[in-house]
Amino acid sequence: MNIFIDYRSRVPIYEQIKKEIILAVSRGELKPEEQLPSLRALSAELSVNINTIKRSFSELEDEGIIYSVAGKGSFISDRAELDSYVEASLRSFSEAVKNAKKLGVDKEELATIIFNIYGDGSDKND
Amino acid sequence: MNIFIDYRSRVPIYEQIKKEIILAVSRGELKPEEQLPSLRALSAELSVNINTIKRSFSELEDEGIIYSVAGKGSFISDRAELDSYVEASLRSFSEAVKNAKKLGVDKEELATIIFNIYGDGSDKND
DNA sequence: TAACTGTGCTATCACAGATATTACAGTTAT
DNA sequence: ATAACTGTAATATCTGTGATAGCACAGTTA
Repeated sequence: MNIFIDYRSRVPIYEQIKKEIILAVSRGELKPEEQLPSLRALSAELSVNINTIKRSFSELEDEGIIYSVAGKGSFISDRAELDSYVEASLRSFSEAVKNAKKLGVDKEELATIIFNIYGDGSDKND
Repeated sequence: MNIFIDYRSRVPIYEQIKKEIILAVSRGELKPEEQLPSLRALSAELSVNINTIKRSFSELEDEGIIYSVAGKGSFISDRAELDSYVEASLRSFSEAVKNAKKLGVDKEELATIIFNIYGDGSDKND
């Protein structure tokens, strides 16, 4: 599943897992109806307690990203809507911009950072 | 001191206080050698325990923003360097940009947000 | 001396995250 | 039916952190 947990982060593990899955769906790596690893398998793979995995999955289910069936497994939802995550991302982006502005950062500096991360228009990543 | 605490926020109170003071210094509202409210005064004004205020001040002192003298009070440091805070702000900005990119947000959309927050070049705030 | 300052320490409480364990119920293949 | 998987649920425990309360002590100032 290519999920990396940063134990030093203040972000809870269950949220890190949620985010990784959401991003995988966003990238198209996880497609609708595709089966996720079982709770116990992911628990073993990540060395994270099954209850923590369960929490991630339960919240993702509440948010309509996945659905789970007892006895079968967990699957990517047919129409996994990511709009709310994009909105949340834009909100935190806005907060970051406001904070930088308050600290006197020039807007051109922010533009440059975006330019560097997105690339010059070609297909470079990260 | 014009410090507003959001008790619903997940950001600890002592960090909110730190941030407010740092931003006040950044805005020039708090000038070098200017005295801060006493621990007990701020504690009473904000209805926050003195230990919590103390933690904010201690960390700010560790970070070179303020200095405290027993019996006298706490003061803005002579050369309060905010560079590390600007760097931290830019780091979190970068994270926000990367996250938005991963979610497929167009870079022009981010540029628009910056444009709206910074204004069109005139002097509007927030 | 009195009234302020900051400092230090201990103790307590509440909450959240994470873990461990056990048990139960649904699905699938043999 | 059985075995081996799935998810679900509940309880208990441990831990770290944030926040509070209270006390004592030391430096400063008028």
